[in-house]
Order: sequence, then C-alpha cells, then structure tokens
Amino acid sequence: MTSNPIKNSVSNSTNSTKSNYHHGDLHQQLLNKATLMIEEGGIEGLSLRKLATRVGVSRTASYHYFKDKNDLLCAIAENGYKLRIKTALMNLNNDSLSAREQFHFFVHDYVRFAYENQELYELMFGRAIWKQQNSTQALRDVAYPCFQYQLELTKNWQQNGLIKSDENTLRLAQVIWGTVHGIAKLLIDGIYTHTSQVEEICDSAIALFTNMAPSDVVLKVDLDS
Amino acid sequence: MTSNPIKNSVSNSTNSTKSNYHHGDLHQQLLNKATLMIEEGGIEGLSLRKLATRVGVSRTASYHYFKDKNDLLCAIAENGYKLRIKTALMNLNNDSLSAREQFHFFVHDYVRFAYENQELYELMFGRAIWKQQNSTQALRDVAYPCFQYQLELTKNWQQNGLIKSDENTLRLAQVIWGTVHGIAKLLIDGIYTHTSQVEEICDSAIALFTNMAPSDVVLKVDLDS
DNA sequence: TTGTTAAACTTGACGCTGTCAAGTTGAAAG
DNA sequence: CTTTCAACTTGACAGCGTCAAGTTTAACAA
Repeated sequence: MTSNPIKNSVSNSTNSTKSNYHHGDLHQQLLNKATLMIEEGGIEGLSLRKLATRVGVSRTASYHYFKDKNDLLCAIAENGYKLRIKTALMNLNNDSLSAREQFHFFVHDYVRFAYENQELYELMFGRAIWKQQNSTQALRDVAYPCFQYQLELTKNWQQNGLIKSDENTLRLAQVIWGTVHGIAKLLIDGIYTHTSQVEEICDSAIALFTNMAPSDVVLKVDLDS
Repeated sequence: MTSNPIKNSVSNSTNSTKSNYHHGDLHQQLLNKATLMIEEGGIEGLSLRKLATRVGVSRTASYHYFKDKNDLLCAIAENGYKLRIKTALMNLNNDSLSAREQFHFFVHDYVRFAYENQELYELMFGRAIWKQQNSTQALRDVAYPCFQYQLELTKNWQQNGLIKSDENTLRLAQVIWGTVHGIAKLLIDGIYTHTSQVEEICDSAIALFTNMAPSDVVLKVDLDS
C-alpha cells in the first residue's frame, strides 16, 4: 500500500467489491459535486440520487450531512455568498479606485458574477431559498453582510458626490441593487433579446444614476482578467 | 331533465357513477383552475395530476389539450401577458396624464402587478419558460409587443424631457425594465427585508431616473383602486 | 333505427423524484 | 477481543410527468 489509506477508501466508485463505506470527506465531496452539477444542469437538474451515484455512494447517504435537499441547497448558496464577498472585496476595496471607477466596477462586476455563475446566482438570490423561509441561519449570517456591504458602497458614492446625496441611502442602495439584479436576471433567464449588449445596458444604468454624459461613462480600464 | 345537458355532463366530479366524460369546456376549465392553483401554491406546487383531480377528470386528460406541462404553463403565461397589456393600456394610455404622471404610474403599476400576481409574474418573466427555449410561438407573439410598448413609453418620456434624451432609447428602456423587474423580483422572492417600503423604493427609482427632487416625486394621485 | 367513426377521456405502466425506517458495516475505544 | 456508534446501505412509499393502449360517447351516415 503506497497511497494514502483515506484517499484509497474514498476512491473507486466503480469498484464491484462492496467496500464503498467512505469514512472520509463525503460532506465536502457532496458539496463540490453538487455545486458542479447545478452549474451544469440547473437547480432543477440536481437530484440527490444522481448526486449520490456520481459521488459513488448510495442514494440516501447525503442525509447524514444535510437534513434534506433544501439544506444542501442552502449550503451551496452559502459558499456562493462567501465567493461573492471575496471577489467583490478583492475588486472594489482598492484605495487607488475613484468613487466613479468603483461604481463602474461594481455594476459590471455584479452582472458578470451573475452571468458567469448563473445557476449559483439563481440559488443565492432566487425564490427556491428565500421565498418560503427556507433559508438556514448559517446562510442568513453570510447573506446579510453582503447587502450591508452594498449599503456602505452606496453611502460612499453619495459622499463623493457621484450619485444623489439628497436621497435616503438605504432606498438608493435598494434601487441600485434592484437595477443590477434585474439586469442580471433578465440576462441569465434569457429574456433580453440581445444578450451581447449587456455591457452597454450596464453603462446606460451607470449614466442614469450618476448623471454623466454617455461619453464619460466608458472607462479606459480593461475588465478582462 | 331541466338543466343544460352539456353543463350537466360537466358537473359533479364527486359523482360515483362513471359519467365523467366531459365533452365540454375542459380546456378552459383546466386553464382557469391551473392559474388559480399556481397563485395559491406556486409554480412548483402545480401538478398535472392534482389539477386533473380538482377539475374532476383522470390524470392524463389534459394531454388532449396541452402537449405537456410546459405547454400548459405557456398558455397560462400567455393569458398573463394579455392581462398585463390590458391593465397597462387602461392605466397609462390616458391623454390627460403628463409624462411625469405616466412614468410614475408605470413604475408603481408594474411593481404592483408583479406583487398582486406573484406566481403569474414569475411564470411570465421567469426562467421556467424562457431559460431553455421553452416558450411557445403563441406566447412569444404576445410577450414581445409587451416590451415594445415599454420602448414606446420610454421614447415618449425622453421626448418630453423627463429622462435623459442623449442616451440610446433601447438601452434606457432595458435599464428601466431591469430596475422595475429587479425591484419586483427582490420583493416577491422575499429578499428585501422591509417589504412595506417598496413604494418608497419605487419613488427613489423615479427620482433617480428623472433627476427630480424627492419632494417632487410623490404625486397627489391616489393609487388605490 | 342501427352502425360507424373519431374525438374525449381513462387505465396501466414506467422511470424518475425526495424521504423515512430499519438494517449493515467497520473503525476506534474500552 | 468485545462493545459501541457513526457512516453508509437497502427497502419501501407516495408523488411526479408521460407514453401506449383501451374505453366511452356524441355525432353523423345509411
């Protein structure tokens, strides 16, 4: 035996001998595979049975780590919020950015995050979790600071004279969130007819909110990473 | 036999004698009952089997009028668009309205329609139908004019100097739609934490787009019907 | 009046789903 | 070496959408 005994016991789901008792990182494996499956086949396409088969365990194995399907979805969304906050802080908490640049980044970055993680975004901000009080406490603890952060940003944009300062900050933040959320949803749900022009739509939104001439809006910053 | 023979054959789903062959308006009955069930228990809560039971027919009876579940959902959404256009035209195509009043009405009316027909709205503008090219031709024929109408309104608001006229009309219309859609979705999906202040959020959106002082925004028009 | 036809509706069956209860496995602790 | 208990499996159930094949019945033709 040269290989790690734990890893060895985990591997080989096609093994015909019945040594499939994991005793390993099944929790994490389920989460990872489920996140992957969701991005591939949508939230509706994820079934606990298919997930179990793909991870190489029996159909009800996941019930030892997640109370039910909703609990698993909440855990996936939770990771999504952590990812979102991490990337947002990385892109926006840069002192060399002007308020204008920061706002521009925020809008484009928000919509891009949603587009690049369509099913994850739907899970994070969609009806499946929030509509009928389905969210777990752990999820709420990660999700709320995410909006609080957006509120902070809005306050900053107001203080820098970028957007109307004679308007309630909370309301403004809600409107701005509504706008980027709405654009993202119309985009990823396939309702906008010309999806290639989303960047332009974002720029128009920025122009409307900041009351700048259209020519001022497009920055010379390369957004491609 | 005093009653209408057709109506008679339709009625009495609890009848123990096996005279449940409808030969009536089952198509319309299915549509009506399904629309009702969706608004009660959500899109996910609607099953063809429960629908059939409630209408008083066998589980597969609906397949004679709708190709599959998706086809039924499209038909319901189609009716939703017709309702939306009817109410929008009724409320907004009033010559006595100023551009400002019309814009104010549009925003509040849009969000209210979504709120009062939550599940129908989700069906009309949600992923279930649009995401994977699931829409029927009949649905598309009703849905597209709905956005065209919003484009016309936007052009009008621009011409009346209410919103920026140096911006591409199509882009502006897409942004405005995105905003009201986003506000509506965050509201009905239960993501906004204080749902009672949606009217204020709408007013803030109006203020942002029209560049008016907040005090100018709230009109003295009673929106309650 | 009787026979035919075709549309309207039903029954049976299949594979899929989430989930509960009860049984099995196997590593680790005594 | 035995006990214990978490980890995992198997069996079962009700529900779902949908297809194929069968039954009912209104309407029309002879």
